[in-house]
Amino acid sequence: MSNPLAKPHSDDLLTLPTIADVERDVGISKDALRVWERRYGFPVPLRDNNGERRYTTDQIQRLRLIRRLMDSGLRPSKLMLATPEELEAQLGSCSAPEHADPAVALIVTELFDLSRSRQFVALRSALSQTLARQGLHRFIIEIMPGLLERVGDGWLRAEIGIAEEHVLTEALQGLLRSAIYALPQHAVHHPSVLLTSLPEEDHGLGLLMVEALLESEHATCLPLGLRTPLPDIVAACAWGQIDIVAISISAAYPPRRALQGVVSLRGLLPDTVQLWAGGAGAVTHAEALRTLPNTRIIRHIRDTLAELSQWRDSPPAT
Amino acid sequence: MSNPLAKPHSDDLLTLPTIADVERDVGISKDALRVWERRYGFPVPLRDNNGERRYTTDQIQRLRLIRRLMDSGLRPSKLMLATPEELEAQLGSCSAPEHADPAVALIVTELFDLSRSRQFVALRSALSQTLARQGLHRFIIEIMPGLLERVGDGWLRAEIGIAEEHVLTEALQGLLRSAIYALPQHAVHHPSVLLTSLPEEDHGLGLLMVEALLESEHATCLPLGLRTPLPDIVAACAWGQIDIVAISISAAYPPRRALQGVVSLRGLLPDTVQLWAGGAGAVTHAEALRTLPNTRIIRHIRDTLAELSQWRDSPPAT
DNA sequence: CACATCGATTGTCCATGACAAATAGCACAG
DNA sequence: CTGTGCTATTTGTCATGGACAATCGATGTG
Repeated sequence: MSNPLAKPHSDDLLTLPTIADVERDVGISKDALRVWERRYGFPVPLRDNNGERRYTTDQIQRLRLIRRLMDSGLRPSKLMLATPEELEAQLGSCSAPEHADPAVALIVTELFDLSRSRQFVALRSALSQTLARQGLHRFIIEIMPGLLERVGDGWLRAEIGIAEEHVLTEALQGLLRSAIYALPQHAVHHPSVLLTSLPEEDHGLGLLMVEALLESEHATCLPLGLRTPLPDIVAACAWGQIDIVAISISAAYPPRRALQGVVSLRGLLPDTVQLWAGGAGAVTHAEALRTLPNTRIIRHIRDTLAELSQWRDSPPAT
Repeated sequence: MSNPLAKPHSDDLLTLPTIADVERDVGISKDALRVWERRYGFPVPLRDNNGERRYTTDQIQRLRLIRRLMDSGLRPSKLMLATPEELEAQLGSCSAPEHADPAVALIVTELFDLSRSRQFVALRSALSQTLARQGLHRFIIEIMPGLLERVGDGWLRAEIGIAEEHVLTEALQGLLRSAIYALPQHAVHHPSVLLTSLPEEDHGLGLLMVEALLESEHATCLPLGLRTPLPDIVAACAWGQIDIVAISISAAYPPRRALQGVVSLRGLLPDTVQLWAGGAGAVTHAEALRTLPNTRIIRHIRDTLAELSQWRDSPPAT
């Protein structure tokens, strides 16, 4: 409705995000933003009275899209020159298909809307209720992936901000931790699984989901927190009687480092310890990792249980 | 033992941290590091074969000290020109006094040593055991502050890395969340307290401690996660029947913004809602905030319970 | 088909200059 | 002496533009 040719008032300019804001919110470094502008001519932000970059909502939107597509492996040069329509098309082709189960879709939509409209109290109780009604397995395997994907999409389309995403993540974490704690303790608790992420990897929700699933199946979990140096992981295996090491790698993790990290880790671990790699960053390298001995790629959170059964059916000779 | 005049081999050089590493580990921006070097002549790092900055262990150590002292309000210009001895002296004068209770000190030392030596499994069970033995109140009010301070000191002296600190934080969070969940539910649950931090503030452990204390005293808590925009806090009060808003402000939070944030928030909140500000960043401004109506500064986590009693003794007329 | 080679791509680093926000120091009124 | 307002200094971030190493992708060879 607004005239795209009209220059914004200077008041408007000052409310627009600076380069530091974009770095934080979209996750692209200041250096990269400046060099893209120089090389590809996008994004060319407005300038405030002080000569500093001010990015428009449209540019941010497109940057988010680009960021997302780069995470899924596309090269910047292609993306930078593409029109918004082409970007959308790319997104459609790489995005996961709509969820098959309409009941799940409905629940996901409800939960997402509560996040978006910041009805956090209602959100919390809805989450608890959903967990109770659907059961832990279904909640983790069906609802949560759908919800997280929906949130990712919502972020992309600027329907939801980082603040809302943060609250949702917090709520989910709390819920899962409570659920884990509330699980009945059993005498049998094999295998014992060490859970962590590689250095410089900060996304921990996936690990928590795996932990909850495993604990519910009476495995013993040892969550080491995030960003564990490789030697520490190996050391932990030694004194911890660890059977399996599970690593979470997000899409944003540099692919090269991911591959390298998993291969080195496999080299350092004893042969008797099985290595599981999960998360979008691991799936990308599924082919390359297939040849590693005693290593499994968890393509989807739901495969966790299958892998667990498989391990139990044929445990390694010790 | 090693000759301080000997130049390091180029192999050694490549293992030293780059400017990006220092930015991440110490928390000082690349721009700031370069401008300090230019202006104050510290730190002047080595250069690798590629001409890029490589910081020595000593420099990092001193930078951590400087960072810490700056957090407690000292000016960079003074710190940059001071000798290491002078820095240490400054630290001694601003650091909190040793803990009075030797039993607590002993426990803290034990837990810290487990963190430092990366015996994470033992750490976890020691934490649970300590909580069970000491009780929730004593654990949160005595043990945790001592332990967190010890870890801060340990980081400063490079006895402990960010990875270890991360694991400890994770463990404490999990423990507190479990403890909160395990608390018996009571029918009486007043007041209801909204907990969060200001935008761009990321330290959430203090909030969790407050939440646990309050829940244990049958208050109702609504943790909003971190970095909540002020309008959202106000909105949440409206539909949440909130009696008290509790804000956590860490030492690293820019003092100016902290003061401004609390004052604006007080202005936006209804008079019937009490405002609590806690954390090192709030204590700094205790004087300035004293004049605000219906606002309390939580100087130490232990004051939480006293404030709660006080609120209950004289609830505001509604 | 596996593997080495060679441009093209791409993010980070460097140096330096500039400036606005934050802070300290100081003068002055009550 | 206390509070208040004004300069002067301090200090972190931003801008520009050049350079380069790591990575990618394609092409050629055993």
